[in-house]
Amino acid sequence: MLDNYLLEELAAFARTGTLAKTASQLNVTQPTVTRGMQKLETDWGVRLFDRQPNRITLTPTGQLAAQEAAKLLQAQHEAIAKVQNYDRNQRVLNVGAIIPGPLMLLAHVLPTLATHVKISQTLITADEPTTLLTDNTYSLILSSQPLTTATVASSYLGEERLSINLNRFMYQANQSSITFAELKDLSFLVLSDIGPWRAIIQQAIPNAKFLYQDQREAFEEISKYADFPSFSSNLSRDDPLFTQPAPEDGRVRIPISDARAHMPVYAAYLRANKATVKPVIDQLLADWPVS
Amino acid sequence: MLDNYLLEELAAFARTGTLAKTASQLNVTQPTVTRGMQKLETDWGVRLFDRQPNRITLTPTGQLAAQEAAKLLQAQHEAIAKVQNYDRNQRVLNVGAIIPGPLMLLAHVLPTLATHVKISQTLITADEPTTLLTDNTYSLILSSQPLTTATVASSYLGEERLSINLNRFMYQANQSSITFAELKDLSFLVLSDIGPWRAIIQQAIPNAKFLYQDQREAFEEISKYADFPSFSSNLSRDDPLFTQPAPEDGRVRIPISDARAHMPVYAAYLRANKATVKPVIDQLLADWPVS
DNA sequence: AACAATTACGGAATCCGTAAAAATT
DNA sequence: AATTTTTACGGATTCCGTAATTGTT
Repeated sequence: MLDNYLLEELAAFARTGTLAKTASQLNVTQPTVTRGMQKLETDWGVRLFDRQPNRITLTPTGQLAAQEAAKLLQAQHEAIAKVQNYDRNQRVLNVGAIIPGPLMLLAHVLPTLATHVKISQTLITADEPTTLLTDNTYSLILSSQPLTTATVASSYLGEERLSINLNRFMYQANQSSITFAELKDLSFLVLSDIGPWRAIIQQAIPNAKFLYQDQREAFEEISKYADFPSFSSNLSRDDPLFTQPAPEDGRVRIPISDARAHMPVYAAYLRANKATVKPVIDQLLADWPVS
Repeated sequence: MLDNYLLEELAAFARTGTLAKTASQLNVTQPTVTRGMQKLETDWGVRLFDRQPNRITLTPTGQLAAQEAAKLLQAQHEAIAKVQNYDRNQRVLNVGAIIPGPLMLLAHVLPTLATHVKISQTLITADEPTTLLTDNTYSLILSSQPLTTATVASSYLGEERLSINLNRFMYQANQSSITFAELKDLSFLVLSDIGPWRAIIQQAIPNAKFLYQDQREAFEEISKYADFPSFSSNLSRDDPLFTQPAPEDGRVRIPISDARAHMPVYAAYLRANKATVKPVIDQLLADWPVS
C-alpha cells in the first residue's frame, strides 16, 4: 500500500522540519499532514517519527524513508515526462543538437522530408546528452562526438568546417585559406549559442575580442551595417555569404585551415527509434556539402 | 497526478491483454478497470489505448507507459522493503554469508556481544551480494571475496581452512596433514549448503562420491552411526571434532594442505553502518582461530 | 501568550460494485 | 450465444477542512 500524497508530505516534512510548514508548503492544513504521517507509519508498519507534545522529528528510519520517498517521486515525474515526450515524438520528430551548424542544414533540407520534424531552438548543454534521448526529450541529437551506449547508437554524418567572413579590402582577405593565427587582434561578431565552437575560437585566436549576440536578428542587423568579421561554416544556410561565389556585398568567405576548425558531426538516436530517424539521417547525408 | 492503483491496472493489462482478465487478476470488476484506464489517459494527457467496440489494445505510447508503470511499482516495493529492513536492522543486526564457516564462529562468539545479532539460516547465492546490503536485507555479509563499492566496505577477517574427519583406522588417517588427491575414491557425507566449498571439493578430489544432506539434523544422525568421511574447518564450532585434541570417538581431524582448501574471509557492510557493525567484526577478529 | 501537534466532527470528493447497454466474434 | 467494453446509478469509503484540545516554550 503506497499513497502518493503521503510521499509528498514526508518529503516536504524532511525539508521543512515541522508539520505546520509542511502543510503550508503543500497548501493543506496541519491536521491533514498529521493524519497523513500517522497513516504512512501504519501502512508501512514502521515508526518514522519521534513525537513530543510540541515537536515531531524523524527517526533514522524516517530519514531514510524521506530520502526514498523523494527518489520515488522523482522517478515518477521522470517516467511521466518520458511517456509524454515519447507520445509527442510519435507525431513530430524532435531534434536537438550541441552545435548549431547541423541544425541549419537540417532546417534547409526539411521541406524535402515527409516526416514532421521539429528543430530545437536552444542548444544542448547537458553533461550527458544521452539522457535526453532515453527520456524522449529528443528523438535525434546532432553531436560532435559519437554517443554510444546499450540503447543509443550514432551515425557519422560528415564534417563541419569553419570559415571566416571578412571585408574584401582587409589584407587577410586576399587568400583562399586562412589560419586562426592570422586572425589575431581582430574583433568578431559572434552568436552566443554556438556550443563547443565558442571555446575553440577563444583559445585558438590570439588576442581576439568577441562581441557576443544572443539574438539572431540583432546579429544580422549589426552585421548589415557594421563590418565586423564573423564566422560561418560549410553547413551555414541562412546567411547570404553561403552561396558560392561570394556575393558582391563586400565580403569574402575564407575557409579556416586549422585542424581545430574541422569538427565531425554525428547523429545519435535510440536504437529502438532507428526506423523513425533513418529518413532524416539519410537526407542529411544526401545533402551534406562535399568538402 | 499519479495514482498507484492505476499503475497496477496498466501493468496488469499489459500482461493479460484484456480488461476482463485484468479485472479478475486484480480482484475488481471490469468497469473499475475501464474507468481506471480512462482516468490514466486524462491524467497524463496521453492516448494509451486503441479502442474498438469489442477490443482495446495498447498504443506504442501505452506499451512504454506500461513498462514504466511496472518499473515504478518495482521501485516502490524495493523502497518500502529497504525502509522496513533498515528499521529491523536498527534493533537486530542481520548477518548473512556466502560460506557457512564464519557463521558458525559467529554463533559461537555471539553471547559475548552486547549487540543483538540475528544470523541468517540460509546462505547467499545472489550474483551481487552488495544489493543485499544496500536494500538493508543484511547489515553484515561474510564473504570469501572483498566486496567494495562506493557505499560498501570490506574488512579482512582471516582464513577458513578445510579439514577432513576420518576414521582413525583408515590408512590415510595416520598423518598430520593431507591433500585432496589423497582423498580420492572415497565417499563423503556433506551438507548441501556450503557455498563455494561445494565446487572446490567436487573439482579437487578425484573420483569422489558426495552424499549431500540438506538438513543438519539428518547429517549428524547419519554421521553418528555410519562412518563416512566428512569435512570441517578451523571455524567449525558445533561438531564434536572441533575440540583439540580429537576426542576418543574413533575419528581424527586432519587439515587439508592444498591452497584451494584455504579461503579468505571478509566482512562486508555499508560504510554508513560502520559504527554499528564494528563490535561484531572486532569480536570475530578477536576470536578468530590462530592458524 | 504564542506556537505546534493532535483529536473530533461534518461535508465533499472519489472510488467501487451492480445493473444494463452496445457491439463484435 | 458468449465475450468484451462502456455507461449509468447508488452506496461506501476516504480524504479534507474547520473547530476545539492538549501541551510546550
